[in-house]
Amino acid sequence: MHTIKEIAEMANVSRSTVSRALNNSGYVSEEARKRINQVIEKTGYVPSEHAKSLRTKKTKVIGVIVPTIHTETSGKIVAGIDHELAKHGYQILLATTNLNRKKELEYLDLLQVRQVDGIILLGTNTQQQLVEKLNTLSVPVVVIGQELEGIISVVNDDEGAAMELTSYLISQGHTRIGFIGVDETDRAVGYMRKQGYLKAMNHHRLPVKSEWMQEAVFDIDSGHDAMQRILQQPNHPSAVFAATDRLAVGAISFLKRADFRIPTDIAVAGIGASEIATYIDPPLTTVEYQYELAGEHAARQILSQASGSTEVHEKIVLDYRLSIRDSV
Amino acid sequence: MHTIKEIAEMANVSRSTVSRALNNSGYVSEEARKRINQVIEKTGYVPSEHAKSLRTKKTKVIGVIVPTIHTETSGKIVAGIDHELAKHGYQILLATTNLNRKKELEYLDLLQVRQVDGIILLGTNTQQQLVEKLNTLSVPVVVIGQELEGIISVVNDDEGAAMELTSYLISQGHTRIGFIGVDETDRAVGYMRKQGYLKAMNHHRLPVKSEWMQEAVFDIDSGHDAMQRILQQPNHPSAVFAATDRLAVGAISFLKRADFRIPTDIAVAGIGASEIATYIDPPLTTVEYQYELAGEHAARQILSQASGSTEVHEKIVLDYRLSIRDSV
DNA sequence: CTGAAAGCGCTTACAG
DNA sequence: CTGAAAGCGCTTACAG
Repeated sequence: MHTIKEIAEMANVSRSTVSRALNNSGYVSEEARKRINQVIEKTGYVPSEHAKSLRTKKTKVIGVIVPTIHTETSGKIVAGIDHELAKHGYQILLATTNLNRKKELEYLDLLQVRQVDGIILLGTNTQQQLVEKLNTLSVPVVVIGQELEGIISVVNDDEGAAMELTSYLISQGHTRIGFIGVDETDRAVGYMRKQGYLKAMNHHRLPVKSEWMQEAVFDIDSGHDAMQRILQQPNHPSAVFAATDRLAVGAISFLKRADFRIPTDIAVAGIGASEIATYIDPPLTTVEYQYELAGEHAARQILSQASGSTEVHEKIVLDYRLSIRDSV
Repeated sequence: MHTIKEIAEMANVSRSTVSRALNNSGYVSEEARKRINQVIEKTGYVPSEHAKSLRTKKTKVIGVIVPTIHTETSGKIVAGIDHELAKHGYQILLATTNLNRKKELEYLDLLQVRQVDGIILLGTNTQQQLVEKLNTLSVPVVVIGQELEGIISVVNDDEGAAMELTSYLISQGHTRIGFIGVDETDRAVGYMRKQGYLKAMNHHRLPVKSEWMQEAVFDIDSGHDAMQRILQQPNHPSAVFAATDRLAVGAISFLKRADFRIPTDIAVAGIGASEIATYIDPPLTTVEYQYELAGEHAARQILSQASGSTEVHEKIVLDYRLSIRDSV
């Protein structure tokens, strides 16, 4: 690894001149520039990012905090972020919380210490402590998936999507509709989607039975078990709306095991348009969210904040699209 | 953001002493330590990682280069890496090549410039230029998925897995077996898996017809199209081995669309044990690879190299397990 | 157009 | 046990 000092000596100029040539700032004579470029070419010199960061306070790195990295949703969002950042020469420093809220806070500190130029958080909750911390951060922050007070966010219209999907089930003649949801501290997925379901049911004056509503966690097995609990009730719904595709996949797998026909005996719908939902039998009726786009939007917001632009949206709400397949 | 100088002044000691207290290196009197800790507590001071890195040449960051981030395989591997690194306070700096080989080389430089303590590359090819570059790198490198000369690697036994799977198809009475593979410049997936297939066929003295072997790219649609091409032949195989699960999923989707029964009319098998393979109808017979473990191993190798340990394995070959389901 | 000098925020021999 | 000083590799006014 060469340093700017060595390059300067080899090119017979000062470090200042090399620096100016490197950054195209200030004047550098053609001759000097030529010699410098030759030396750089020959040595393969690249300036140290750390030294640069120390001086300029810029790192061209964006911290990204996700609950998990191996799920389809996170994967798509991170891909979207990366795609947009790469265009501008930025990179991602990754932090995975494994859904541990304490880690979420810790990583926020750690990323700040590493002087990232911005932080994108894939939000899983709206705990007060998080909101406060986020608001005190000195680097730009964008949250994806949750609306947090005072924080720039990119969100899905969870309530709208859930309402529309539930209304679709109703339009197909279902009146007894069950619900598999998640913990409401995840406001977007847990609370808003449930609200959408409840609103649609109320709007159509349909009964909502608490036995038909089960809470699960974010995995396929949990959807399986929730479906089982719903069917243990004496009379069961003719359709079930699961808050996520993975939950719906679990529900379907239980139904098939228990020899229910889908959708004849029980219809199932989810949200997320995961790949697995496309290939499961029967293909799942779901709502398509634009995760990659969410990541791109978030990256753009961070970038414009980092460059001091005022063109920042307080909140971006993404479009969704009902994807009707054979499970309903 | 406070600096060490400010902390030193507030605690009435020198920067040196603060630094020693921070790093538990050298002597610091109890009194001094107490005052320093109080100040740190009060101010929430955290030392700048950049300044530190500039001095120590350590960053506690590992660069990870992947072809894509949103696929299940990459996701699991990165999760495994992250899991192991997090234990030791390291973080991942992510670089996605989108299968662009030029970017692979560029990112290698970029990560080195960013002074990462090590680089993990999820290998997709064995081009000479890459091997050479890797060998000249001054930071520790581990490659996952491909065996490269002179480079520490964590690999699957691709040939063995393919042989075993093909032999299983044969044991089920199949003699006309087709193959859907990928470009052989991906030596592990393209070449080794094909070799395993060919060896098993030869070993059982079964004919291999070139019309039954199709090349695809890494996605579901491509598997779909390859299956279609295979069936355009006058007489077709009774089983098809696809080099990856996603290819197999595509093949199945074509077969279903064309009203073939699986496995009665045609059996299908893949490699990878992807989640989608579990839930597709019929569930796919496949080979289970341990992607998360691969990531963990790679991280451990990088960490021990970075800490100058000599306990480094030149090559780790992971175990696999045949996962027999209903598609054969 | 160019270079000397200061400074970014740390750590680490070294001298005391 | 402690502090002054040098140095890591850059950039950026400033003076010429």
